[in-house]
Amino acid sequence: MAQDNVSNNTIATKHRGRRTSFTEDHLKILTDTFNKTPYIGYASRQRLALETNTEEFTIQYCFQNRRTRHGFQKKSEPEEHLESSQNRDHAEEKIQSRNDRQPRIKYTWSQLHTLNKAFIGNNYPGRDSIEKLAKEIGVSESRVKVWFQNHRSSCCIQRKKEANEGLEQRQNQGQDLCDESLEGIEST
DNA sequence: AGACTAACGTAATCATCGG
DNA sequence: CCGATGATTACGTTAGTCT
Repeated sequence: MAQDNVSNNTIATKHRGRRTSFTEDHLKILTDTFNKTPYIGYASRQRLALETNTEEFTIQYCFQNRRTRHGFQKKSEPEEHLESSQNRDHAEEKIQSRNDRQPRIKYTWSQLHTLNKAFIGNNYPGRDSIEKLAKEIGVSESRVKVWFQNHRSSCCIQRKKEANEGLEQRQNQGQDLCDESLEGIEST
């Protein structure tokens, strides 16, 4: 479902670059850490990235995928149905990891200007573009990825909002204008 | 207090790599 | 070729900052 838009929209995903292949030692470090704490904060991600000679975002993918594949916190299952003692521990870890978030960036006007310009050109930048942008504005690639994620999302919400407002206006104005106003909604 | 938005969560899926 | 799993997405939530 989520992928419908994506496949229509982008070629960027066709160029995912090389996938990381962890050595046995690194895999052991990751597995041990995951078994102890499936939810880790920013500091731990950075430390693990250093230890395994990868990027902080790679560690994030690794833990995200493991949580999903180990059946952590399935939406369909209420928490009390999971193994209780383990689950309580993970809840604490989750809170702990939340308290250890990456510090929030305050983008400058010129950084935002650069990001917006790039976004207008391409909503789904590939690796090279992300790398270039990150260098240009002086933040990490993962922050650029997150900015694009959030920006796509907020643009989508904005469009829906505008479409709804247009609909309300039309309803207020009466039914006769039906055909013309439809075009207006689609162009915004 | 509420709006805005960076950071982060899950679930679904794509794509690459090794057997 | 196929299974395992790293990488990416949409969408929802949490929390910091500003007005």
